[in-house]
Order: sequence, then structure tokens, then C-alpha cells
Amino acid sequence: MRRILVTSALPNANGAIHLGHLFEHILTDIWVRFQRMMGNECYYVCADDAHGTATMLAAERLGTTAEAMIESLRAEHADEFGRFHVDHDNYYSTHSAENERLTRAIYERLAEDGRTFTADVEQLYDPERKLFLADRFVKGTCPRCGADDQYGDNCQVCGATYDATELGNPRSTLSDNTPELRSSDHYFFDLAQFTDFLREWTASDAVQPEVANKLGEWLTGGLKAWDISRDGPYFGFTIPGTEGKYFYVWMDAPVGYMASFENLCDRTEGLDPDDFWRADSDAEVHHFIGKDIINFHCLFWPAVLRGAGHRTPTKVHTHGFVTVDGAKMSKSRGTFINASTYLEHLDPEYLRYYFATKLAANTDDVDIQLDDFVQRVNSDLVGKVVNIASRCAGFIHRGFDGVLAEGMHDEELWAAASNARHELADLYERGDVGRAVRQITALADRTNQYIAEHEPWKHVNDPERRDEVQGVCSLGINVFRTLVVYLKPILPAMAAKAEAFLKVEPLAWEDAAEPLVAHGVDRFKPLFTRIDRKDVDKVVAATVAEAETADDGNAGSPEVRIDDFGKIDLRIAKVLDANFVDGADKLLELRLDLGDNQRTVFAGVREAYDPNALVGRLVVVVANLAPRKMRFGTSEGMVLAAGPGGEDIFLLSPDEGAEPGMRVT
RNA sequence: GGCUGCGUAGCUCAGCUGGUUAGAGCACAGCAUUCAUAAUGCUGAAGUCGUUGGUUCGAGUCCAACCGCAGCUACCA
Repeated sequence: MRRILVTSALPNANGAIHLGHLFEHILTDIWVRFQRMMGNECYYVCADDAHGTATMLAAERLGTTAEAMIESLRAEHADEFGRFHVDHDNYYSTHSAENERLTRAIYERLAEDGRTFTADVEQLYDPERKLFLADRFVKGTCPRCGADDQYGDNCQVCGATYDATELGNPRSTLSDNTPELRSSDHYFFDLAQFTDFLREWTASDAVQPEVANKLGEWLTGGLKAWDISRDGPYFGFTIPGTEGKYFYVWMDAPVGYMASFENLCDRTEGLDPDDFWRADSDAEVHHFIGKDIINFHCLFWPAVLRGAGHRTPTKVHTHGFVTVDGAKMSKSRGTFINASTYLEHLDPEYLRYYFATKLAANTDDVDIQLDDFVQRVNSDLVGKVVNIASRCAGFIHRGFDGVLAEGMHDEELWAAASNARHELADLYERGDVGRAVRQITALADRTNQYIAEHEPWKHVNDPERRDEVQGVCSLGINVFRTLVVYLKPILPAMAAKAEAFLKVEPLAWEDAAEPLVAHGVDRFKPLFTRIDRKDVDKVVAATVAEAETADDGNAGSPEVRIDDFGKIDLRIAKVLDANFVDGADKLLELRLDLGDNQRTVFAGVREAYDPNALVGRLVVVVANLAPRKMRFGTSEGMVLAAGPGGEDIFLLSPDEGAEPGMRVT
């Protein structure tokens, strides 16, 4: 028996679970369920990746603490994966005591052995927000082609790569201020020391060939040291022996796999993390990741493990990205589908099956075609596989008290179905699930042909041929049973219903070796209903609607024309009255004078302004904003303010002389 | 720009180390059938295998260039 620890990449703790995450977790879960059916001891852990500047900023925007935000999202993520039948043994967070201890221990070991060093780094700093700016938070002019509005790492126009410090006219995307150059000590992991080891490791079968090619590019180019520290403010773990220095999120994220597993071990008798992670462990560790993060998992992580005296991963399984109808997932097209939206309209097993048909052991992108999705599920599962049981069960019940025949009516067909377990196991093991599904549906085709050839409906009333009818339908049900075994890693809920129909214990892989003979089965009830294309359309429509109401205040705004701006009626208004709103911790209710009319507007400025201080002052409002029903009443406009939220909100007001009702142009 | 991968019937894909008229499923058309969640079976139509050159007795399969798509290009998670 193999002992296997499996992980999926850690979803970010500042966003919802969407199709991309589901693809990865479902494909991992299929592999895990297969291993368990084979009788292997297989643990599957994951966690939310909680750390980083982005988490900190997202929490600020929401006006809450990072800890509160990540815990509520963690619970939500775990619940949604569960509803897609993704069977994590533990869904934890990287912001945990276990992870902090493990990350520090690994770091200290690396530091003691001379695997790390410090160096002075010059970086852009936003004096207003008081933080060092990562590349994505700086924009400016490309130093090579002069294109404006480019991010701090590379130019979208000419493709040049550069340091953020080389940008012309840099500005912070967080505050729009001009950042200043500051230097700071950074801690580095000296990856180059592991070049020989990594060359060897990547040449083993630990990674797919195309991944090895990609890694070869970095290996021959020479490995750079990894900057594993960040200056505060940052949401993460502090580096031991420093002040205001934090571990970069990619230092503690993969350690989060170990931490999640350790947390599981703590509440599981007889399970010891060291059995899986010590250097000479004979257990297996498998990581499932997307191709965007192979450098972290196939260079950095194995080197860190090696340097810290742990075992290295048995295998990193890399997959491609999900596209929908041939294009990147898009909110406006309604294809950036969140788990929660999908669940409102469709059965999770539809998606699991469709993903399975697309799975291969390569890094190609996987395209979801919505029409194809509906057709494949309806035709393969309902029309072919489930149909076999559906059409045979009636005869067995009407003529034979629901009891299957003693022998196999067609030995050859039975052997084909039963023996397929060897090759299918091989395909599952390799991750070539799409090919496995094709072979499974081919078996279903063959079985439907077989039933059509023997026409049991013609002979069921002929006493001479009763045995034949029972034999044909019993074999049909037996083949169906093997198909359930083979599909069970993909369709656990359908398999459970089929097990109830067959009146058998939960099926294991080797159950396909022997048929059911002289065995009573239940009456047949539908195991699976067809997808209605209309429900798919509802998911798309709901996704579009979500995108329209979403607050994307941190995204870069598209260019607009003067007439676009003209559509917005901005007016000067005078605050007549301002009051707290019962039950709302962020809102104030404002009564505004717009010259020719008065309005009630709710503004999210409670944490920043005392209502009494607002009465009498002039503000700017969007006067033609569609009225919005809120929990506490209807808001008839929007008061303009700037700032990230919480206590840092700054109302706009006009210079002396402006009067209520004046239009802002 | 560099790099990695991909480009085969309307759609999803299979074609291993080059070798007879390029395969399957879905969709489509016709026929059959009615046991089954209008499910199933049979037959058929449909491809200059991204383009152009090359290697070879012979290339979808190897090489080169080009075109198109996706991704990566290391302090974005």
C-alpha cells in the first residue's frame, strides 16, 4: 500500500472560488479518489494563501481586519469545494501557528547553513501610504519605447522588461503620488547553490517533459537568488531576528502544505507528519499546480526542502488554464463563473464530468465550450452509461424478481469490461483521465449495441428464451457496475446512488474483477438528469449581472471620452442634516440641498466623519445616479470622496463661492 | 523581443519510435427500433492534417521559416 500526500495550489484569500480553482481541485480530487479506491492511504490537504500586500489592502477596502476577512473567506472556500465533492482532508490557512513555526524553522536551518544572505535593495516607496511598492503598484513610462501607463515589471507595448526604478514619471497606483527611492535590507535565498541538484531533480520524472523544458530555460540562464523578505507594512510572518521584515508570501505559501497536513495529523491518531516529510521518507508527496507557478514549485520549493533537510516532492502535476468558448474567462462575457453562481443553477457533477473528459497529463489549456458541455454530459452519461441500467432493470424486475442471472451470457463482453480496469487504472494514475473517459464511454457503446443485438424486449414473453433475456440484462447491469467503478472518482454522488440501486457496499476498484451473480438489485430510479441549456444560460446571465454590480475600485479604469464624462451630472450640494444609521457601522444618512431639490443619500463615511461636523458644509454629489435601494432606505445619489476606506476617507468640497445646485464640469 | 506548448472533419479530440484509401464521439442526414430519462442500433455525408519549403522510395508524423492561439519572461498572488 502506498502512502500519499496530495495538495492543490492554494487559492488566494482575497477572492471568490471560480472555474479555474474548480478545475484544479476537481482534477486533484479525481486523482485522490482513484488512489483511495485502489486501497492506497491518501491524504489531500489544501489551504487559503492568506499573506501578502494584496490581502492587507483588500481588508482595508472592506474596512475590516485581515484576520477576519481571511477566516470568513476560508470557511466559504472550504464549503464551496465541499459542495463540488472535492474531498479535502483539511482546508486550512497559511496564516496559522503551525505554518509560522515551520516557516521559521525552515528559514533558520537555511540561514545556519549559509543558504541565505542579505543585500541592500533600492525600491520605490509610497510616502503617503507608507509602504514599499511591488511592481504591480507602480506605473510610469517605459524606459525603452516611451509608452505611458506601464507597470513596474514589463512593458505591454514593446515587451521590454526592466526594474520599476527605471520607469519614467513613476507614480503609485495606490495613492497616485510620486514614489521616492528608498533602500532597505532584503533577505535572499541563494537558489544558485542548488543548481546541480535541481538539474538532476527536474530531469527525473518528477515533472512532465514540457515543464522540464521550461525549467531548463531558467537553469541554463543561471538561477538568481530569491528575495524572500518584504518590508512592513505587510500581512505575513515576521522574519526571526529582524524588525519590520516579513517573509515574502511565496516563502510561507508552500510551507502551508506542510502546515495544513500537520494540523490534520494533530487531530488524527497515528498520523505523523515526519513520516511524510523526512528526507528518507518512503511516502509520496504530489503537488497539483497550474503552469503559471512552476518556477515556485519546481525550483524554489524543492531547493528549500532540500536545503532544510526534508524530502523533495515525488511529483509536481502541472495543468493548463481554463478558457471558456475559446477565450479567457471574462466577467463582461459572463464566463468568469464563480463556484457560488454555478451551484445556484447546475449540478456539480456535470462540471466534474466535463472537466474529466478534457483532462490529460499535459499543460495544454482546457477550453470549456458551453454547448459541448451540455451535449457531452447528456449524451455520454444519460444516453449511454445510465441508460444501460435503466433499460435492463425493468426486465430483471418484471420477469425475474429483480435477481441477476447466475452466469455471464457473453464472456467476451464481460472480460472486456472487467479487464479494462488495468489499463484504466494506468490512465488515472498518469492523469490521462480524458482518455480513460473515452474508453469508458466506448464500453458503454459496446454494451448498448450488445443489448440491441439480443433484443430482450422481443423475447421476454417467450418461455423458451427467458434465460437468455435474464442473461443479457444481467450482463448489461454487470457491465454498468464496472462503469460505475471506473467513473466513481469523477462522479462520487452518482456512484453512491448506483450503489444503492445495485444493493452493494461502496465500490472499490477491484470490484470490477468479479461480476454480481444471483444478486438482487433494487428498482431503478433516475441517477442523473439531463442538463437544460437554459440553466447554463442562467449561470452566464447571473455572472454578467454580478460583474455589473461588482465594485472594481482597484482596477485600472479604461479611457473615456468627454461625452462619457458628460453623462455624469455632478452637482454641488449642501449638507442640511447628517445622522447615524441604526445597525449600520459604516453609513451616515445625509439630507442634501441641491438648490432646486432635496435628497437623502447614504454615504459610507461614518468611520471618518462626525455627523455634526458635516452639517452646513458643501460636497459634490452624483445627481443622476440611479436611486439604489439599501438595507436602511433608498439612496438618491452619491457623495464623492477619496481614500482607501475606514478612517481614511476624504470628502471633496468646492472652493469659496460655490452654491448648492451648481453643475460641476 | 526571447522562451515553452499548441494548431488534424462544424465541435471535442485520438493518431506510438515516418509506411496500405487519415480515425472516434458529439452535431447533421436517412433508415430501423420502442426495453430505456425522445434514450438505442445501422448507414451516410463531411478533412488540400495552419502556410511554404526541405529530408526521404514514402510525412499529419522528422527539419526550417512563416502565420495564428495560449502562457511564461523570476520581489503579482
